[in-house]
Amino acid sequence: MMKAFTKVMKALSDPNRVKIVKMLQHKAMCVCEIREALGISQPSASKHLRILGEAGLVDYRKNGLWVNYFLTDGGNSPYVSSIMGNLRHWLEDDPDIAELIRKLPSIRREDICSR
Amino acid sequence: MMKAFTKVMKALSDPNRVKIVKMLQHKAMCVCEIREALGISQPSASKHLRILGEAGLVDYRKNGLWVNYFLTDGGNSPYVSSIMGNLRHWLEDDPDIAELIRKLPSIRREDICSR
DNA sequence: CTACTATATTCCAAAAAAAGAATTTAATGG
DNA sequence: CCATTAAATTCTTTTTTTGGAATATAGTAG
Repeated sequence: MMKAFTKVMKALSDPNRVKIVKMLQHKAMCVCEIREALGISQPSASKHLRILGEAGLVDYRKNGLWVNYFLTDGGNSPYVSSIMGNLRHWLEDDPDIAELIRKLPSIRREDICSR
Repeated sequence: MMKAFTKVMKALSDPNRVKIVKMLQHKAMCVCEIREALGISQPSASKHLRILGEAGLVDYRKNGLWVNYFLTDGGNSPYVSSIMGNLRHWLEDDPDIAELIRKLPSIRREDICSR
């Protein structure tokens, strides 16, 4: 209850995790794409995704070696569904977010992985 | 922008701070009342209030030696007004919150301070 | 089975957050 | 000015969080 709420708040209290959420609003992404987009290490990206997952904000589906992360609909949590709804328009004007979304199309796993 | 948002999220990622917000929904409170209600030290209460204040969730008005803290209407922040609106009904059923609110009337500065 | 690769986990160091004791500040009353 | 008191700040310790290097896991291809 309280814990579920603070978990969502904590998940969204880190800029990189908020950026991940904003990117996932545009397309499902694998870890290496997220890692590349944010300029962080692979373990770091992986851990951020775990925190977002445990808060109920994202889920994933495995596809071969890739793991596709996507936003949940927040179906079973009023906190998640409300905040995620708002986050669809919040921060759209943030310069970092705007830049991140702008270059999103150029970040494709085929170009990034296997290196 | 991003920073303002994560500040609000971080402010609400701590259970004691969420409890403070829930209490302030019922009445404005001074530091010693909050300290007593949560069973924490005076400096700790004071610091939590500062964090809530810097996030734009609470404000205060001095009244003699007392400092009365109250919730803002979140007027200049969409994040604050939205979340604070939701928090009026969220967590009402949380056992800790319910208990805290139940004993709120018995916490009065006249009985607490000057000790 | 072996080689390869995307992701997860472990481990460790650095940074940030939290808590209380002690101190300082600010408002009041004499 | 002095004493008193509520709250803020400082200081220090403990805990939590973050980030990356190294390692382990799991899926795929041969």
